[in-house]
Amino acid sequence: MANRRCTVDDVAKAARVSIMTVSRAMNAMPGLSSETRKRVLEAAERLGYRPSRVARALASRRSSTLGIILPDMTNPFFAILAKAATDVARSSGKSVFIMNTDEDPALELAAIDSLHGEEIVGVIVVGSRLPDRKLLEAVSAFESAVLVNRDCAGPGLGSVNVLDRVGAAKAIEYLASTGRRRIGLVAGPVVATGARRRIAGYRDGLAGSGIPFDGSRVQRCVPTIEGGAEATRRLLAKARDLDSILAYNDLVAIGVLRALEEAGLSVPRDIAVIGTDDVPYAAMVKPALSTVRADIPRLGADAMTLLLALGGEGEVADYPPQVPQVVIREST
Amino acid sequence: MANRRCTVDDVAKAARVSIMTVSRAMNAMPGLSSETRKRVLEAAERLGYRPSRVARALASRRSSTLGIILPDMTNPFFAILAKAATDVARSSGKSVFIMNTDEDPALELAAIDSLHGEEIVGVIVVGSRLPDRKLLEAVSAFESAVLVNRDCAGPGLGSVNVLDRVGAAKAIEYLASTGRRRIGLVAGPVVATGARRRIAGYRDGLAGSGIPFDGSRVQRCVPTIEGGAEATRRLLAKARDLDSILAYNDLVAIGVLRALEEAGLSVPRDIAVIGTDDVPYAAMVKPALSTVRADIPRLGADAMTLLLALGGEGEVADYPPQVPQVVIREST
DNA sequence: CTGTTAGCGCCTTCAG
DNA sequence: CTGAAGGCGCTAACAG
Repeated sequence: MANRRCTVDDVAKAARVSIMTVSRAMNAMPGLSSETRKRVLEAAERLGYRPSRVARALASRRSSTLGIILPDMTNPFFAILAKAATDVARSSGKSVFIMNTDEDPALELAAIDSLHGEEIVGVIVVGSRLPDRKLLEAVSAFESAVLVNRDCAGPGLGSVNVLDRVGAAKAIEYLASTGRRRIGLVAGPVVATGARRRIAGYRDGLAGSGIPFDGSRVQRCVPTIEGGAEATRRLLAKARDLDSILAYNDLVAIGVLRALEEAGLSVPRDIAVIGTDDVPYAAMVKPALSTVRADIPRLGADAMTLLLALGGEGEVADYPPQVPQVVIREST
Repeated sequence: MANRRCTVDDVAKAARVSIMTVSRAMNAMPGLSSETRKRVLEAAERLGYRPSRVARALASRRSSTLGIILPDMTNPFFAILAKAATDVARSSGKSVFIMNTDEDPALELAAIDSLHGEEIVGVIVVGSRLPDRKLLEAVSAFESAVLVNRDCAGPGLGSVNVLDRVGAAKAIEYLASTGRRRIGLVAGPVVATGARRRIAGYRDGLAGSGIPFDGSRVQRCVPTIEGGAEATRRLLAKARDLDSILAYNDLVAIGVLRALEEAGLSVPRDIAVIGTDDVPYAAMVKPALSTVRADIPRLGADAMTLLLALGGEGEVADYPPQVPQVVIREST
């Protein structure tokens, strides 16, 4: 259905200038009489000229496309983050590839790899499931990169974080303050930094409340609703006496709620539940989920702003990690 | 942080062949002794060569990247659809740009436009908010395109649909069968084809149940949780006697639920509510949402398969529109 | 079976 | 202020 696209040459001919002049006009470069510039722009407009980003990227060796790699765009946390990030990118005239890894390290590596072929200048990796060495190696081929929620640094490598450890500790301390002592943790996938942080925060909170740590109260899980439900069933089997549960994220917490209901347990009477992130649905389930809130859009916007800055667009500022806040609703 | 990338020339030198041979080997083209092919592939592997998709796109005048344009990736319906579509694309070695339009026709046009510059071959437009003429014009510049949930056709233009009108009619008839007669509709954004289809289905259902149509029971809305809540408040103000509501989608339905709760109305006792789509959260809210289910992943996969087929990869099959099914839960 | 010659559409470098 | 040459990394079309 398409017909031949219009190129610089066409515009140059129409405006009776050289292609160089067209290029300069299109890129708003200095050194052009405003008269010629206007003539060129008009010709371009008239012909419906759209510069080929592909050719531009090849010739200038710097594309204007970026990448975001995330475990699962179907998870509202990642969707909201990615949207905020792409909004920032768009206002800088960049396009972005969003790639899902399905929580699979091999796919993650493949995704990063495939981005190399795109002549991409920068990439944001959210919640990487790769071991440090592999991640750093994969990411080092880009001009710039930003890691979200991942503790590892490198040259030209930015990072943006939520203090999940602090958040988890706060949640545990809150639970303890309401008299809960037998607190379980549905921890998420242990390959995720976020899971390790929450486990650490869980122990911090326990210690701070004078409650001994008991490994049988911790259960890893796939970070989905179903994963949360399943982990809860298993947790209930090995630790029957729990009076509360902290969940890896809100999706998992919803799964916890479901499993508890199936088991005939009442929330929060029998067991209190607290999630993490505060996605929009957290407030809508019954009982409304107490949770540890992070500012997800800001996280995404910060990540992209940093990436752009590392790529030379704007000042490289410091983005202090977010301190999550406990939000109390009905589930605790 | 990046160092110079390895090109065909490097591989050619290392394998002691011409760059053409490298190209042929990398693209698995016929006409190469398996011996040279092996040698080239090994050299490429050893050097960590990754072909530049950009250069390839420019030289061959057909990129391997596609686009998906959707109103809001933060809406689970679109997120799930896009994920399914990108999964299909990935298994064909394509990358995809996902662009949000924020429900804004102007942004939608800009998004489609910006895709032109990417030398993109095909695009999927989901739930376009553009008038037919503009949409067709914008989309006609691509080699192939697929419209999801949009009634308009053109040469080389595919489409994949859910029979929203039938779904809405089914919902109304179900409601009527349970004795509800004063049925409201929170209709969504009227610029969306989906909204018009649901209004038509609403009237069909009313007619089929012998209930007269009453315009004051229909309220348009922004298709978000908040939009649904707000529309419901307005609807309640002008039609106080409603005994049930059909919502544009599940997000809107959740908003309806919230507004009803605020108004002190009990669901389903005072008012029954039924959503549309059956996103994962529909079953998790309280009361669990009855809804009109569509197979969202299939919709996305079909759209991408069709797009690929239109682009010459595989047979162009027919994707019959989906007939949605009413799922009864607690809200009716 | 393999190599050579031309570009793809644009930007960079250097001349005018 | 403007233009002419050259090349980005790859593939198409021919040769050999």
